[in-house]
Amino acid sequence: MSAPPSRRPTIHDVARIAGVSITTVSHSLNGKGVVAPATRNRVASVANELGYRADAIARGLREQRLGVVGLVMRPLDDLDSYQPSGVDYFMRFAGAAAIEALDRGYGLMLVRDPATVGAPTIALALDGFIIADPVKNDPVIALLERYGIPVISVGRDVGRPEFTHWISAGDQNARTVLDHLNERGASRIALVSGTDANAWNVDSEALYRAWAASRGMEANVHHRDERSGEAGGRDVAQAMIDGGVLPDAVYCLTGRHAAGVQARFTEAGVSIPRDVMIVAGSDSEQTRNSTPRITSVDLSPEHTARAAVGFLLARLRGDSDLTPPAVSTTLIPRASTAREALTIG
Amino acid sequence: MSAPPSRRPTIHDVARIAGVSITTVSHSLNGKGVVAPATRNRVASVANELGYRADAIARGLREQRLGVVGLVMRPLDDLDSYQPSGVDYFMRFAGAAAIEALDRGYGLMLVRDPATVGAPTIALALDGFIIADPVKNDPVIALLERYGIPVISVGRDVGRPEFTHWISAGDQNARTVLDHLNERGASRIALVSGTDANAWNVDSEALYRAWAASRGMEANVHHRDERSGEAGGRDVAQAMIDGGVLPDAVYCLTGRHAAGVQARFTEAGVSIPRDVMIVAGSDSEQTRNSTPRITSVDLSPEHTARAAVGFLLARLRGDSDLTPPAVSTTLIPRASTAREALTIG
DNA sequence: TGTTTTTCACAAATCGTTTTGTGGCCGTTA
DNA sequence: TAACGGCCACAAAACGATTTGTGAAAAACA
Repeated sequence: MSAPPSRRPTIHDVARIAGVSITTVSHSLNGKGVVAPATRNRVASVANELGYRADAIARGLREQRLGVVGLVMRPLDDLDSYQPSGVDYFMRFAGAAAIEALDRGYGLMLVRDPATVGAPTIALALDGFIIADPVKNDPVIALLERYGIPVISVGRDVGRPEFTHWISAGDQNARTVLDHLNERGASRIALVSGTDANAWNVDSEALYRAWAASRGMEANVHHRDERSGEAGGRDVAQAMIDGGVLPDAVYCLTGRHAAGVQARFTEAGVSIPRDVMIVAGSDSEQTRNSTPRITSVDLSPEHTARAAVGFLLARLRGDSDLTPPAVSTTLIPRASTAREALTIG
Repeated sequence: MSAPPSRRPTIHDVARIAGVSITTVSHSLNGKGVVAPATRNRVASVANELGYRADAIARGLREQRLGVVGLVMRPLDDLDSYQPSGVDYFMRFAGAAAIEALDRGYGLMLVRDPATVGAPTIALALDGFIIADPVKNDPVIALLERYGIPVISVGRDVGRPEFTHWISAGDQNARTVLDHLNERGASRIALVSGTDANAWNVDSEALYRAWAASRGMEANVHHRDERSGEAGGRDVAQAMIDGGVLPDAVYCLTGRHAAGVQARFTEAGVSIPRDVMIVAGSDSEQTRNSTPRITSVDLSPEHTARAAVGFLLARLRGDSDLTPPAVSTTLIPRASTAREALTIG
C-alpha cells in the first residue's frame, strides 16, 4: 500500500520510526537485554510494518556465523562424464541435504572446490562443510581444517586416519552383498571396483579380500574407471570370458559396471543368474531396468544426507555427543541373484 | 611450518606483519589506489604466506554483494512425494546450475522458500535468485521484488504477465510433439496434464487447444495431479477405455503419467504404438525404460540451468542486453510412436 | 632557494548488526 | 533527606573489509 521502499529497511529505520535507539530495537527483537513491554511491542509492530529482517551479512560479520553450510560433492567434479543417468545417488543426496539443512534453519551452498584459487571466497565464510566421498588426502579437508572450519565427510578419507568425523555404512555394505551371494550358493565371487582412491573402493575391496581369505576363496579383483560406465563393465566381462574359467558371481561396486557386465555376459550366452549371479553395490537406473533386474544395495542417499547434516550441525553446536550417526543400507534382491531364472525379465 | 593460527588471518594481521596500514594492504591486493611496486610485492608475499583471503562476509557487508545466487526449485517442496526416481529433471538442473555458477565465481545456495517466517534470513542477502517452475502468483517472486533482489524464473509466472525476466523453451515443446504425432498419422490426440498452476501445464494446454482448433480436431484433455505418478496415468487410461472410443495418440506432460497410461493400455490389450501412440513431454527413467520405450522430450536441464545462471548474472552485471537466452529441447523418438511395432521392446 | 607537483601511505568513515558498559530517572528504605 | 537499588534506554565499540580524503615527503620546476 505504501510507496515501495527503495532499499531494504535497516535497524536504523526501525529505530527512527519507533523513536528509540538501535540498541533497543536489537534488544526488543531478539529478546535480549531489558526493555519495557510497551516499548518492545511498539518496536515489534514498527519492524513488522516495515518488513524489517535483520541483514544476515551484518549479523554474520558480528557473530562470526553465517547460518550456511557447504556441500562438496567430489564426484560432481566430473558431472559431465556421469551424465545423464549416473547421477542418481549424488543428486538425491544434494536435494535431501538441502531440505534437511533448510528445515533446521541453515542454508546449504553447493561448492565445487574451495581449494582452487579462483573459487569464491565465500566458501571460507561458511559455518561448516560436508564432503561427500572425499578423495585420498583430500585437499579440501586439509584447507578447511587449516582455517578451523568444521568438516565432516561421508566416507572416510583413506589417507587421513586421524580424521574421524565421518559417517558411513562401513563394512556393512560389502558384507551384506557377499553373504547374500554366499547364501545363494556362490563360491567363486569376483569383485569389480572403480579406480578412484576413495573409501568406497578401498574399503569394499579390503573387506572382500578379508572375507575371501577367511573362506579360503581366491580373491579375483578387476578395476575399471568408474567413468567408463557400461563399456567398462562389458570390458570386464569379456576379460573374464577370455580368461577361461568364469566366476559364479560378480559383485560390481557401481550400477553401470554391473549393467555392462550383465549385458556382455548375456550376449555371450552366459545365463544370468544361472551361470553367473550379479550384484551392484549401488542401486541406479541401470540396475533397476536391466534384463534381468540386478540385485543391488540401496544406499538411501536421502537418509545418509540427513544424517550427515545432523552430524555436522551437532558439531557446530558443540555437542558433547559426537558419535557419528549410523547409516543403514538395504539389499534389494532382484532377478540377477534369484535361485531360478525368471521367464519374465 | 609455523604454529597453526588459531583463527583466520585478517587484513590487520597482514598489515602488521608487512609494516603498512590496512589501507595499503587492501589497495595492494585489489590493484586499487596507488602503491609503490616494492610495497605491493611485499604485501602480496606476506598475504600469500599467511594464507590470507579477504573475508567474504565483511566484503559483502561493505559492497552490498555477497557473490552468491539462490536457487528455488518449486517442485522440490514436494520432494518426498516425487521420490525416488521422479526427480531426474530437478536434480540435474540443480547440479548443472551449481557448476555453472561456481565456474563464474559465484556460489549457489539452495533455498526452500524465503517467504516463510522461519526461513534463514540469509536468503535476503543473496545477490539474485533463480526460481524454477514458479507457481501462479508466486509469493517468492513477490517477496524478492519487494526487497529489490533481482529474480529470473524458468518458465513464466502465469499470474504475473508483467514479469518478463524468465526463460523457457516456450511453445516449441508442445508444437514439436504434436507435429510429430500428426506426422505419424495421429488425428485424435488426447492431452494428459498435471494440476499445478504453472506455465508448463497452462501453456502446454493452451497450445494444444489452439493446435487442435486450427485443425478442426476436438480437444480432449485430462488432468491428474503430477504427484499421482503412474497410478494417475493408469487412471486416465482406464477412463479412456471406459469412455468407449480411444484416442489414437496420448500426449502426457509427465513421464510417469505416460508410463502409467502405457501400462494400463497394454494390460487391456491395447497395442502401443499400433492402436495408440504415446509421447511424454519430459524424459525420465520411466520413459527410457518402459516397454516399449516411450518417445519423449529431452528438456536438457543442464543446458537450461546454464542459460538461467547466465541470464541472471547478466542482470546482476546490469547488462543492457537482457534478452532471455534461447532454450532448446529435443524430441527423442522411441518405439511408442514408431510407424510399426518393434519385436524387441 | 622557493614553489608547485607528484608520489605514496595512512587515518577515518562506512556497511548493519550485536553487545558491553554507562547513566538518568524513579521509587524505596534508612 | 540522603543513600541505594531497579528499571530502562542509549552511546560506543566491536566484527573485517573498502574507499575517500588528507597530508607528508620527494621530485620537478622556476
